[in-house]
Amino acid sequence: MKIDPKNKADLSAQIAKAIRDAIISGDMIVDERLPSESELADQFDVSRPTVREALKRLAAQNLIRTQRGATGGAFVRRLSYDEAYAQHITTSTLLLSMNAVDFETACEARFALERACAPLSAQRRTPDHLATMRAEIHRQAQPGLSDERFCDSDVAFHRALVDGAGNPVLSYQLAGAVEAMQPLMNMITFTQRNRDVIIGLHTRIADALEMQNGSDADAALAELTAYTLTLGEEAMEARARR
Amino acid sequence: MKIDPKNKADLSAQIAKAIRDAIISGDMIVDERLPSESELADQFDVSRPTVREALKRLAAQNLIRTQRGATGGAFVRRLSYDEAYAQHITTSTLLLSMNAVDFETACEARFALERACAPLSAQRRTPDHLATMRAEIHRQAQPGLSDERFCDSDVAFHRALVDGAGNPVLSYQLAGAVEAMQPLMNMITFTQRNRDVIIGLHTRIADALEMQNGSDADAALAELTAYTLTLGEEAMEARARR
DNA sequence: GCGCGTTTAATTGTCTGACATTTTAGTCTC
DNA sequence: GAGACTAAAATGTCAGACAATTAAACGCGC
Repeated sequence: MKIDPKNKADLSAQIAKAIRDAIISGDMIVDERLPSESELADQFDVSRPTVREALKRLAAQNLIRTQRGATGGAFVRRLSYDEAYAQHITTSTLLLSMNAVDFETACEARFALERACAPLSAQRRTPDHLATMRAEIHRQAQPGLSDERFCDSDVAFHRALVDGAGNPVLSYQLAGAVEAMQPLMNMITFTQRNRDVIIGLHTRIADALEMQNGSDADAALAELTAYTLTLGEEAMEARARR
Repeated sequence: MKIDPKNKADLSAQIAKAIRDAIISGDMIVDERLPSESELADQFDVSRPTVREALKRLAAQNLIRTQRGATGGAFVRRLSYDEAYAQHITTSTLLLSMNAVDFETACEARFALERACAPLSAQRRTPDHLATMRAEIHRQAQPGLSDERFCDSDVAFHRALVDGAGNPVLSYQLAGAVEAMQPLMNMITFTQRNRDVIIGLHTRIADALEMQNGSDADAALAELTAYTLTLGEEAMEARARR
């Protein structure tokens, strides 16, 4: 765990990188205690505030946790599933919104991945998943529902579909694709006619999963893909005209 | 952008959260300059080092960049595709390694997602992608190749497959699933017989993509999934016996 | 010897003040 | 008017100090 003493720029970044590498490479195991801030300051030959800034960088990435008191210090942290999930969504959302990925690309990716889950979900979905999907379909049919709430419910429906596959890694990876699309979906105005079509397809998907019919679920998802793409195009055109 | 003055704990974390929310919600746009550290310190009524720690947290997440000098300061940063890609791989790898996801789950997720790319890749793969795949197949057949290098080549082959779909969002999401599996794959000892089978399937996949035959590529991927699962099981058993 | 309260030491969290470094903008001179 | 110089503003770093927190060590009575 060394740093380049000649390069005076970004000392705290260098220190953070050195420690991060030690953690990622497995040199430091979960719950292992890092040296105290003063010790690190001595090791790297910098001041304590500089070490602190480095540690904050690692804390921001959920790589370490700190604890005050006599037996306190910085500890290598086990990255929890929920944190990784949240982090993935944040990163994906920022990537899509800041890099202006076009709707078509994001939509294609999302549905391609979802269709990968459909056969597994048809096999393994529990009654819980089906109940969630039915509940969300019901919510989507409520009159006077705002576009934003409709999108929320749409995401919840699809999350249930994905979770139905019973594979947390799949759910984790999909979260980025599904949730990150929400800002893009929110630009669409859903007419009652649009909603009816979507709700119809959602119902077909839920029915197919209940019957454990993977290929029918896949077909309905394919239709939903095409329909969502059409809606997206219209919204983009309307936006361009404005 | 306010913080709770009563809660004295984790001031820097609170400040970081306040600023992060402002960025994510879109209140601050790309390249917008944040107030200077002294100004932020006044605003939040804390000292400059505390503000600095908060800014370091944001810098660690690639949300801001800082620039020294008269017109310097902290600026909202455009998250680049490459950074998001790298970040996603890091998070996914840590999640898989630290949470001891079993091989079967990770493998299933990886190949399910890859199969989602196959039809698109069959349509759109360029000669470049095909050339990369052929080159990696050739590399995999080289005698005396270490297991680790074989895995590297395997990942490169599959990355070419995924990239062939021509959808950066898809490539981004898949990266987490494919690359993060590498540590798990590295626990497998590939005999010559194993390699021959895998190379055969890779060749079938490359052939299918070259012929733009998506369903054949899918079928080969399905076989590869099953075969990899078998190898993984054997490796896990060998590991357990040891 | 044992249980309980107290002290004490170690560690992080924060503050104050200072200086170094970097970059730009303005100013002054020729 | 062009170029060199200077000043200012901002981040980067440092030193030292104190507060807050926590757990272990200690001492005391029983």
